[in-house]
Amino acid sequence: MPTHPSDEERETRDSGKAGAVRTRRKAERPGEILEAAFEEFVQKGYAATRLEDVAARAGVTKGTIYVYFENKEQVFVAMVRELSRPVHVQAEEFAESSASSTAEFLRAYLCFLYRILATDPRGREIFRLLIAEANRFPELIDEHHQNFMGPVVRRLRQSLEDGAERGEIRRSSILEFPELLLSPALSLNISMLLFSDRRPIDMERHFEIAVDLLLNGLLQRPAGKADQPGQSS
Amino acid sequence: MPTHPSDEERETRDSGKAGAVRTRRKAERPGEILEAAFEEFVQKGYAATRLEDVAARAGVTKGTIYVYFENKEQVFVAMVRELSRPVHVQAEEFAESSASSTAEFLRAYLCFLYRILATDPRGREIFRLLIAEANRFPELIDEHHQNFMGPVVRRLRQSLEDGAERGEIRRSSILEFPELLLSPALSLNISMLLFSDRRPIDMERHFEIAVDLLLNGLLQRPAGKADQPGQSS
DNA sequence: TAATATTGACTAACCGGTCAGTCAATAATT
DNA sequence: AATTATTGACTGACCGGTTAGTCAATATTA
Repeated sequence: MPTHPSDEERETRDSGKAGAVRTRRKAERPGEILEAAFEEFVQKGYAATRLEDVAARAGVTKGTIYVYFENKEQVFVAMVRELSRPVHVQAEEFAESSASSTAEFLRAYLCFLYRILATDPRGREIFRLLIAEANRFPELIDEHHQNFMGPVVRRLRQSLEDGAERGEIRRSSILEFPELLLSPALSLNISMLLFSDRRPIDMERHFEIAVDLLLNGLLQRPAGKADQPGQSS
Repeated sequence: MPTHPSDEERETRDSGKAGAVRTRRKAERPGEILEAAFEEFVQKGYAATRLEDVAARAGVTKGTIYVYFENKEQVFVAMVRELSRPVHVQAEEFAESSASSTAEFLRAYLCFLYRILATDPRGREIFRLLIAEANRFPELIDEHHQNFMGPVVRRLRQSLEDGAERGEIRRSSILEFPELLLSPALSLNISMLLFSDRRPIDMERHFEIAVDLLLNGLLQRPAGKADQPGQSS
């Protein structure tokens, strides 16, 4: 054996999963390749990305990519799917752990979505790629809608309806476009995408102000209960 | 010098440009090329666009493009500038014709911006290109901000301040992010970019509802000064 | 040794950019 | 007016470099 196994491989052997190093590599390669693909696609865009660079970043050569993926398009599609999954499960998880009053839930939910849409750099960049390549990969867009946007909007609508039922929220036609509640986060996202880091934005503050704007447009203000946007954490 | 003005020459000299086909072509070529470039870039994205296709669409050959433009990058930059200009002048024009109360002005201004950002397909697509290529053409982004976004935001802020002064609008910290007022339009824009035509949206209605959401968050309720957001920064 | 993962050289096509040359329109000359 | 010279917009063949995708050879492990 002229060459020595890399540290990773040796390490793996110790952890003694039923399979062998080989199968472990085989199992992990796709993920590594997709991770590398993400970074390259983000940096250069779909068309300008060289699969050879992706391979190099993943520590393999171009041929290996074609062992696991059909072609460049499929690498891209698989990458988007792979990196969207965590977002989807996060959203799912959040859905479980919901409770409390409508206003409170809305605030928490919007905060959560802010983090996903605007704060998390990965979410941001995936979003950029989706916008840029929407015409070339419509199926990805539809998936995204089905797995993320759809449920989120449904949840928002439900929440608004509940709130109206309970009298916490004024009845308004916003039920027709609940996604309007996401627009501040989206707007922030776009800003970040445009001015990568040239114009620093206080995202915390942005969120507070957006919530203030939204809630004071939503909450019925009979009197007493003041709806302050103040830091509740 | 015994120059003898022929009829053609006289005509040319008089009307300035009606004469020579040659010079006429020269004057119009760049615009034609940029128009063709716009369509190709929109369809395929920057990297995937072939200058040969641009040329063909403009009815010339590739060489001609290099008579008028330095390289592919400059074609792109010039195209964005060319197609952004009308938007900038429109915005300028609107700025002139402002009057009436704050609430009224805000509504009209937002409607105007809605049209530019979301309704007009060209503005939409330019926006997509900017988002997609923001990292590769930062100077374009800065121009866009300087020529459009900056003035718009300034105008919005001014308008909000005026409104607050007059008591039409509640004082709130939205003055820190007046661009939040644009977020519904932006959100609509993104939706259109993603689902090209697959999910038809009633833009008129969207606008009405967004304005309702925004204004009812902005306008002071006559019922009595319920609350201030108390954010003293 | 058998089975499989990986390599990297190779192909074929593609494309940005160049440039010597063409030709119609104009100007100068007779 | 007729002839010749000049201009310059436009062409299109070409070059050099690049890259998606292939596959026979090699390395690795069981």
